Amino acid sequence: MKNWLMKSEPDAFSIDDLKKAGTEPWTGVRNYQARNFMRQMQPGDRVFFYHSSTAVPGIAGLGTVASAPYPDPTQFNRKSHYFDPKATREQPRWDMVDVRFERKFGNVLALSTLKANEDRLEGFGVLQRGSRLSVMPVTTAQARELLKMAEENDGQ
DNA sequence: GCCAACGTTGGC
DNA sequence: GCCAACGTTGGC
Repeated sequence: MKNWLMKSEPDAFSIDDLKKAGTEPWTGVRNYQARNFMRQMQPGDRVFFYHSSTAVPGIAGLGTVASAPYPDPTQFNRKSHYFDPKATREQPRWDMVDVRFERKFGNVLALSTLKANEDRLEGFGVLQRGSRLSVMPVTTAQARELLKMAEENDGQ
């Protein structure tokens, strides 16, 4: 099982929205590096759900990859904001997975907390300079620390 | 709203 | 292939 971090702006789609939806198709990723990571995903992989562009950015909870990668249908939809005129059904450009809600942290594991514990998270993507990727791999060691930090952060 | 960092586009 | 211009991301 691999671990991943996926970003979302909570104004657009939050951990609460994922909880309500149960499972959500993760449409709209239009960055090749992020797409390539999604292509490596397998059902059962763990997802750290990150809230970006918000008052308290950070990891809000956990999800699970709930499908194999498949073509993002919004790339074919002229009316979609994510329409890509260069994509065809024969040769899709953009892939995605479904993500299922797992649990919401009691408290958001804030970016400021992650930064304060940088020594426990060597090489963690979110803390790398200039990192803007919306989908990133998380190592097993980082995942273990993040889960521990989430527990500490929730006062357990 | 600002701005640094980065990706993409397109002229040459 | 270079690189300026432009667009986007995302913290602050």
